[in-house]
Amino acid sequence: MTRDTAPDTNRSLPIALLRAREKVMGPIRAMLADVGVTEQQWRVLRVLAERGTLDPTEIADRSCLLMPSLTRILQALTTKGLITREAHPTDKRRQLVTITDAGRQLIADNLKESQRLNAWLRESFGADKLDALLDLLNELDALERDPRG
Amino acid sequence: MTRDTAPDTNRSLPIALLRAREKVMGPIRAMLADVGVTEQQWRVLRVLAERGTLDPTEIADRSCLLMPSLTRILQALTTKGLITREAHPTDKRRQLVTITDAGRQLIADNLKESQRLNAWLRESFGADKLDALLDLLNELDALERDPRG
DNA sequence: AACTTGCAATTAACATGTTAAGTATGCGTG
DNA sequence: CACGCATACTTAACATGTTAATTGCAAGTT
Repeated sequence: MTRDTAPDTNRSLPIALLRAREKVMGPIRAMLADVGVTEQQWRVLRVLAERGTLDPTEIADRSCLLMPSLTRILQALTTKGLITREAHPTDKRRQLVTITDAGRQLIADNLKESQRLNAWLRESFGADKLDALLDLLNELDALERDPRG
Repeated sequence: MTRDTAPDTNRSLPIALLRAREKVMGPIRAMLADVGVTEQQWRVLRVLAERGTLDPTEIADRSCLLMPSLTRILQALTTKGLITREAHPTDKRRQLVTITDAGRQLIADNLKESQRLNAWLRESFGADKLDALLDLLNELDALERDPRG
C-alpha cells in the first residue's frame, strides 16, 4: 500500500526538525525575551564571548546566520551597546567586532539558566539519546549535497 | 575539563537542528522556487490536497504554521489562484479553504521531483538511520514541556 | 436580553530568512 | 598604472516567525 502522496507529518523530516527545534528553543526564547535579546542575537554574543574579536564573515559562519541577517543583527547589538565595531587595520573591506562589558554581563546573567535548560533536556530526554540524535544530525549535515543526479 | 561556556556548535542541538533542516530543505526550496511557491505555501497546498477542505486553524496545525503566518500565506495562495476561501455555513467566525484545480496541478507537477528528493535522502543517508532520526525527533517533540522546575 | 467569556481570524510591529543587486576595497596581471 | 575579477559587506524586496492587540462572532450565565 505504497501511497502516492506525502508522508505523514510525523514522518516528514523537515517538519519533524521544525517541531523538535521549537521544543528546544521555546524555553530559551522565553528566557532571552526577558532580557531583550533574540535567539540570534544571543548566538552572536556567545560566539564573540567564546572566540574574542571576529570579523562578520566568521561570525556568520559560526553562528549559522546569513550575512544580510547578520548585518541587521550587528546593527541592533551595536545600538544596544553590547558590541563594538572597528575597521580592520589592513583590509578596509572588513570589520572587527568585539563584545562589550555590557555584553559579557548579559551573558553572565543568563548562562546559568541556559545551562539549566540544557541539563533539563539531557535528563529529560536522556543523555544517550541526545548524543545519538546529535550524531545523526551531524552525519546528515555532512552528506554530499547535490541530489540532482 | 568541564568548561563553563557554550557547547561547540556541533554539539548544540538548536544549531544542529538548524543545519540539518537546511540540508534537507535546500533542494526542495530550489525546486519550488522555479514554480513560484515557497516552502510554506507548498506545505499548505499539500495538506489541502491530502485532507480536502479545511478551516485555517486546522491547516495551521497540520502544516506547522502560526496563524498570523497562515493568514498571509492564504492571501498569497488566493491571489495565485491556488486555493479558494468561503464562509463557514454555520459558524461565521470560520472559513473553509479548498485547493483549486490549478493548485492540484501544481502539486502534480512537482510531486515526482519531491519524491525523488525523498528517495535520494533515504538512500544517501540510509533508511535505518533516517528512521532512527525520525523516531528520536518525535520522541523529543513528545517531551513534557515546562522545564521551569 | 445584557454580560461575560471564549474562539477564529486578522492586524500590527518588529526581527529574521532568503535571494538578488549594489558598493567599496583588495589583488593579480598586462 | 589601468583593467578585470574576487571578496566583504550592505541594501533592497519580499516572505515568514513571533508576540501582542484587535475585531467579529459564538455560547453560557444571570
